[in-house]
Amino acid sequence: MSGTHVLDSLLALTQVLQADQERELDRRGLTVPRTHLLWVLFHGGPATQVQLSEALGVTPRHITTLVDALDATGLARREPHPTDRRAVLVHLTERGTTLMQAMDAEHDELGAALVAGLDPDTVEALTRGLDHVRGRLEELIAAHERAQREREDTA
Amino acid sequence: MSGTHVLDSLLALTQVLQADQERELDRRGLTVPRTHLLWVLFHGGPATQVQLSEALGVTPRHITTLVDALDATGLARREPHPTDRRAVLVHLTERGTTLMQAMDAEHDELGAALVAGLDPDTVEALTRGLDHVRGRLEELIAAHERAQREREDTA
DNA sequence: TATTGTTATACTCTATAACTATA
DNA sequence: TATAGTTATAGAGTATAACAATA
Repeated sequence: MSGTHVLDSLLALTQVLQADQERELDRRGLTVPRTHLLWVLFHGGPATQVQLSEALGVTPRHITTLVDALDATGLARREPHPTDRRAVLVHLTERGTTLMQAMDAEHDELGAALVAGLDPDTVEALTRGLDHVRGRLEELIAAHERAQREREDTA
Repeated sequence: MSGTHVLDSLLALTQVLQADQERELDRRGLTVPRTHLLWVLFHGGPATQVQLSEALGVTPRHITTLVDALDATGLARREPHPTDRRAVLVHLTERGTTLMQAMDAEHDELGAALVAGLDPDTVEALTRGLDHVRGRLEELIAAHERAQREREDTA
């Protein structure tokens, strides 16, 4: 039963965290997928749309739409690929870079603020607990998928 | 710096948890908002659409769409409100009830499986840590909103 | 006059399929 | 022939505004 308590605490926290994130993005006129794309460019440098589609796990078609929106708001731009005339390189504008730097800083501040008032040992234990739970979840998912595949092979 | 680690562990876990949830819902032909609506009916009993819109935090118009979809898949139905002829009461069908019972059981199983291998003290500490972090986050949000309002009042 | 739900319209996320230009 | 990106189309989440029926 205490297992359910951990999961419920986790889901409750997740929900608050997400609502906060959406508010912050909204304030800046951003959406989650658009920000994710900006983040990939910020940490990985200019990329083709196919590369972006792999990084975000969405279709190339959807990347077209996302880049269109980021271009319209002046956060990213397409430029011709230097060697492949079919492709484009998407890169952050100066405004896009500044924005991502600000968001990165906010992320660090939030991380620090969330554990204020906890002693280092507790923080350490919390991180380890979370990683343990994530490991367990990934194992469960893998086992689940294996079972699924075997069922399909039998049928 | 270790604050950021907690936040990052948390976000990583959140992402895996969410991906898993979406896969499970997809397997059953459900979506997150529709499931949320079913959950509200399961735990709160029949409700008018206005009540549902308050519970889910979406517009009454959107509830119309969600209930249409759940009606089409036989999970919920509209019935006339006994005393208010403007309103309808949305209720789960038998299939909807059975589905929610199954999902509730799966939730409990998952909660137990996630902490398998951790000793009770660690589980206890983890729950307390998560609740502490959520409390901190809610304080931060409240303070942020207070500051926002003051800024608006000044302007 | 206020409330319940719906029609009309629009934006965003997301997908598949068909197509163009280039490799 | 395969790959990069776009046009066309569609379903789902979400919103606002205008409107009907009823309170």
